[in-house]
Amino acid sequence: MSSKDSDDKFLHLVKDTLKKDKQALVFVNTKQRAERTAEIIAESIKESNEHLEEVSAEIENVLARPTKQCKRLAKVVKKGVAFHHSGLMAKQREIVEDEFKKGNIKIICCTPTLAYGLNLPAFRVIIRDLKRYGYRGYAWIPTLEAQQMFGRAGRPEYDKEGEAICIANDEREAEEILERYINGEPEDIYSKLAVEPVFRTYLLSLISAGISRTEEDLVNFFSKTFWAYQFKDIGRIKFMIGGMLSKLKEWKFIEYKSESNSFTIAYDMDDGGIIKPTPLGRRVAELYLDPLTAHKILEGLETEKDKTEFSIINLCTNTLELRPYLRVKVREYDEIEERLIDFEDEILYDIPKPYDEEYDEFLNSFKTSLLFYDWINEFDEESLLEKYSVKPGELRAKLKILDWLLYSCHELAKLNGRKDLLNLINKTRLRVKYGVKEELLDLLRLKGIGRVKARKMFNNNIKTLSDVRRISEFELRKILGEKTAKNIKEQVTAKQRTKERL
DNA sequence: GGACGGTGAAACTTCAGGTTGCCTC
DNA sequence: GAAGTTTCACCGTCC
Repeated sequence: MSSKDSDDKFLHLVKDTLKKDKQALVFVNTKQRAERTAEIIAESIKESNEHLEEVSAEIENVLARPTKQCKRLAKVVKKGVAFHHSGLMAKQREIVEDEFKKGNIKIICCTPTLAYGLNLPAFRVIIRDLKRYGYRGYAWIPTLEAQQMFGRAGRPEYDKEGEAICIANDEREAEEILERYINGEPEDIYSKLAVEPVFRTYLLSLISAGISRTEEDLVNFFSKTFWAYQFKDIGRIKFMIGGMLSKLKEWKFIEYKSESNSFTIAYDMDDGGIIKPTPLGRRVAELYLDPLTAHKILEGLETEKDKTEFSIINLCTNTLELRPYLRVKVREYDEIEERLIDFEDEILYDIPKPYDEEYDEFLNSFKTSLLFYDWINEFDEESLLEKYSVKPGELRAKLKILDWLLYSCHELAKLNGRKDLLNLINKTRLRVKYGVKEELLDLLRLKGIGRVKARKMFNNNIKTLSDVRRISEFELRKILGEKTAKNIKEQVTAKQRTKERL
């Protein structure tokens, strides 16, 4: 079958679903393809309706300035078709899901996002791509995942049955699919506890919550987990616990109270007895931070170097929590390295050498910091997305994680006696939250004012809240439109009144 | 002769996703 | 593996 043929057959399948007045989920292997496929389907549909037009408008205007992606989604939604992947804004995802549940959107083209978690059943599930690029190259997706997708077919409350359809490109592929996904067994599930960062975090939180007070307690606890059941080798688990404890101690997150204890420490013979969290360690556990991340942040803050907003952002970005980083593309390599020269002095940890194995990953994290840095310097969102080839939803997701890390950074600095840095960290956090230069922070205290409107006001010489108080609502309307002008005028007078009362 | 622009084929790149953590400045 | 993007040779046109 040629690809044109398979396109036609696929489109026929979709049309057939619509003719039956049913809904379908279409699974594909990339975000780009989800968008393209949705467009192809939408182009073949003529009719729209008033409700869909409204939904489309709502989707388009989720951001102050609609991005290309917003417009693309809004356009297909008019035809009752949508795409769905991690790059969408949360609000848009929510709308698409709701409208699908209500039956207004008939077809969703999506990446595997929709196979998990969310309960969005459809009469028909069409799996267009069963191969995907991953760490093993272009390969078959796991059986477990395909079956997860099949499971979306059939809505208990509406249909007696559901259909899951896989698309094969030829006879041989069809056989392979049958073998692999229909007759095949799903893969075994492995415990995630064995992964170092998870293990570290758990260990510290057990100690911090007072659940485990000795190394023996810890061994007992871990030996009852699914991990131990699978792993079987208790001796090795003991060894791993011992090793990790000495790291946590070295990082000053735990301490040993030397009391008599018959239990022998498997790893660190010098210490025995009760394990207690330090105040710092307890806070790390409360913040749900990976102890290694916390340690790296603390170490960075203690360096002699002068610290800037970039330093703080970069320090928080170079952590596990913000992975996966943006990837430095082949073409960008030189440019990113050049920018590294400009920022070298603001980086608070050792930069790997170009021949080091970690160098590429370091550059990726550096590029990710640059995205954040451009964001707080008010780069226009659309060009930022273009420049870093990142989608609006991904940018928001990353910013949210960075916000949490900056808060954590603030807490760690406070506990570690670095009051001198708190101002800088706080300011950085605010700038990241709103994506603005420092000069706009005052205006952003107003509700309904984001980076775009605040910049507009500032450029019109309204720079502070007292400027807002002074200017007439009439003048303000010219800049911000009627609704916003009225709204913020009310806010400043209300603020004034509470002040007077005090 | 040389600058410029259009064209298309070849070469090169890129490619899913992820729960909650905190506090409200 | 497939789709999108960039590069580059080639050709025609105009000054």
